[in-house]
Amino acid sequence: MLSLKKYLTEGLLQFTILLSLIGVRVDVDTYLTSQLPPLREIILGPSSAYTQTQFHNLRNTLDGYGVHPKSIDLDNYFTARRLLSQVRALDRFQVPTTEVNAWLVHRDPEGSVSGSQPSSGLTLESSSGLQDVTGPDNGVRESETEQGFSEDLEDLGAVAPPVSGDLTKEDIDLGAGREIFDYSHRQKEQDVDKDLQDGAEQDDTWSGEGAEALARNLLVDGETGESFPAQVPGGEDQTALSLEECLRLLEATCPFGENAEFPADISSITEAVPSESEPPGLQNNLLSPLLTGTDSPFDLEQQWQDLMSIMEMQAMEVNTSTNEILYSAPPGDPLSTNYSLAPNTPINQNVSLHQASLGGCSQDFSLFSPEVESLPVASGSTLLPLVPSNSTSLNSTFGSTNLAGLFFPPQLNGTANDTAGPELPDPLGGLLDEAMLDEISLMDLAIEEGFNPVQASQLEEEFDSDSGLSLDSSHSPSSLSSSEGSSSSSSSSSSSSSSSSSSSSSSSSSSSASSSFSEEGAVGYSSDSETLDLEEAEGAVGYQPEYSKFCRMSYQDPSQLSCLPYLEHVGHNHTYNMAPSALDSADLPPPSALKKGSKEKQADFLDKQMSRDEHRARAMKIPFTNDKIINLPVEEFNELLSKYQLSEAQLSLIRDIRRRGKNKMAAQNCRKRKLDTILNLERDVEDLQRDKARLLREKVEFLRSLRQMKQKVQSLYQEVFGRLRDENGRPYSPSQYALQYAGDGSVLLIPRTLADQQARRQERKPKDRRK
DNA sequence: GAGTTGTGTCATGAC
DNA sequence: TAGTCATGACACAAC
Repeated sequence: MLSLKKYLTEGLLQFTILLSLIGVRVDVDTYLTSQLPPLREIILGPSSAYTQTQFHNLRNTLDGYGVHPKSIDLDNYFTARRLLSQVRALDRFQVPTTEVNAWLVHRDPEGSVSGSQPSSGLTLESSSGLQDVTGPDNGVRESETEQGFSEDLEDLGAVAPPVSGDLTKEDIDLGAGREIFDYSHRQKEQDVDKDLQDGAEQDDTWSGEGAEALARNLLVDGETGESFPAQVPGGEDQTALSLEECLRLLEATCPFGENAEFPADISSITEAVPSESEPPGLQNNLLSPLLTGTDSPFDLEQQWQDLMSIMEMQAMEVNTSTNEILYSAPPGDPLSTNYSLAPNTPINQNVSLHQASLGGCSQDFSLFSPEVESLPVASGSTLLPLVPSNSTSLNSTFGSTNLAGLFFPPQLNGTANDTAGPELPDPLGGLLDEAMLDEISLMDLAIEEGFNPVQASQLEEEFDSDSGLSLDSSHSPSSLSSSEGSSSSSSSSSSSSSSSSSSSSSSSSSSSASSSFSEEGAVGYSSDSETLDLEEAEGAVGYQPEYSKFCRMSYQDPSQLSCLPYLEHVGHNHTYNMAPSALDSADLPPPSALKKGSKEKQADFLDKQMSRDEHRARAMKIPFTNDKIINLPVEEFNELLSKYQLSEAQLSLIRDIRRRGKNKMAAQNCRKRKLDTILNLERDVEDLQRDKARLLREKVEFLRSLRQMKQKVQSLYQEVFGRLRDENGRPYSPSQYALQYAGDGSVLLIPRTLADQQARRQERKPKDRRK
């Protein structure tokens, strides 16, 4: 007894650790709670005995978390539990977050976890059916017949193919219980399941109606319906888990697709079952794009390792390069969210502590497309469909897929007495290759094109920086207009965007200019800090494009510059990268110098700063300022012209000044817009590159999860197939038989030759579609 | 002295 | 149709 306890406890722990390592959630509580009195008794001591369990007894206990108190087959039990757990994990498309999961195994006081388990377990009773197919001459099984197959079976009262009904001679005893094929029986069990699911106490699993139904099952011959005293004809296989049992486990524990409709057709699932006689190429065809075909595990593993290495490199790059930036960024920084990596933290070091609770199979989404093409079974084939009464089956999740091809790497496939089959091309190989290429390209992009989170963040900082180009307009139109408006209003070179404002500003500036300057060519500003008291003699020219240019481009505070006409000598502003303070100190001459200057010097200075048009206007004795000429509205401008008797030359010059002035401002605006466009495009490119990197990471994670699922499915196939027994209790040879997953959700054991034919047929379909 | 950059100007088309 | 705006192209000056 002590050794048994040790066996159980150690086994549980190892099993739990193993499952946790492969990402399967498991609740050890279920082994210890009252759901499982026998085990508890075993562990705790009293009344159980370790006797070899008859298979059909065990079968009905697995799903209900029950083992008969006096017939506990621990191996089968744990095997079934493992299958159950793995299957439950299958319907979760887990995107591995590369976490280190620490499982806290504890006893759930409320049994909340186990509350979901009896339901799933009990659904086993109504889940699957089995049909024997051995010969190639049993006709085509159509979807209609498949759908009504359970009824047919019920009518027949025995296992028989829906069409031929003559399989009794060739039936393969898979250990399938008759209840599998008995629709009404399954209905009853389903009712029991529903009752139990609706909140029935789990402890009553074995004592309630369901238990009675199960007991009835045990007394009926699986194939003929003949009653027998709970003794399986093939009694030597008592320790073996039947195909039916496994498939019921599969179906019952994977509620995905409960509402799913089965595709009408069957797709072979047998391709990848190792076949000694088949050439490698023949087995690849029926595999779905997702799960078909398996590379040699080494190749796949190698690809995966390569891919992961690339990802790690990328992660390292991100980590190392973004330490300073990403984590100095304020919360909400898009970069921080995009590259949510802790400094110096590898991607896969998130540690989470999970409660070891076994959730139900309610899962997130189904991996596989439900639309699967029908694959009519070749005429004459005899099938052994395992027809579930409900639609919850692997098929709803995996589609019509060649389970063998998907599940079995040739090396892994297998029962002991079969050699490995040919290697199959891994459908993931292409994806992996593509992902790898994408990753590589991403790396290249990061290296060559500066696609780098660091640079991106730096660029964003540049965008936000005041030290760069005069990008006041690069962020928002509001900022643009505000800065521009301030500069233009202060500079009397108003923006062309608002004629009214420009008109007012020009009039005010011109008035100030006319009041402040006495000499021609004076700029249109008034400054209290200066002693300029120039009288406007012949009509000062108030247009100061240079000044407006400077104010716009220097990105300085307009309030500081609006009264500094002497800065107009800065014809080109090449100080974009200089801080405003530097600009102030560098460009502003000492005020004392101005005060020292005489009026003449100042006049010369201002004269030098006049534009060509201003000189021309002064030479032509134009009686009003260029500012007015340029910025007045057409009506006011014409009105102004009418007030003066102007020669044709003067009028022509005025019109040219106006045209050039407007064009000049238009050119400035145009350039500014162009620059803004370029900057915005650059920012968009950065955003897109970040999105691309994120999507690539997600893709890799999905592929990783897919691979894990594939491995689990492979192992499940191996488990199921390896436990199939014929009427003599001998295992089936993978070289002769294969499991095929039908479109209606049933699982068939078919001859390999037939599976190969279907594989070829299905291989042609995608090609035809492409054509 | 050549290249770069900012600016002004012209020509042109669109509205 | 004239006025205005946008923009490409060119010239020029400053760096």
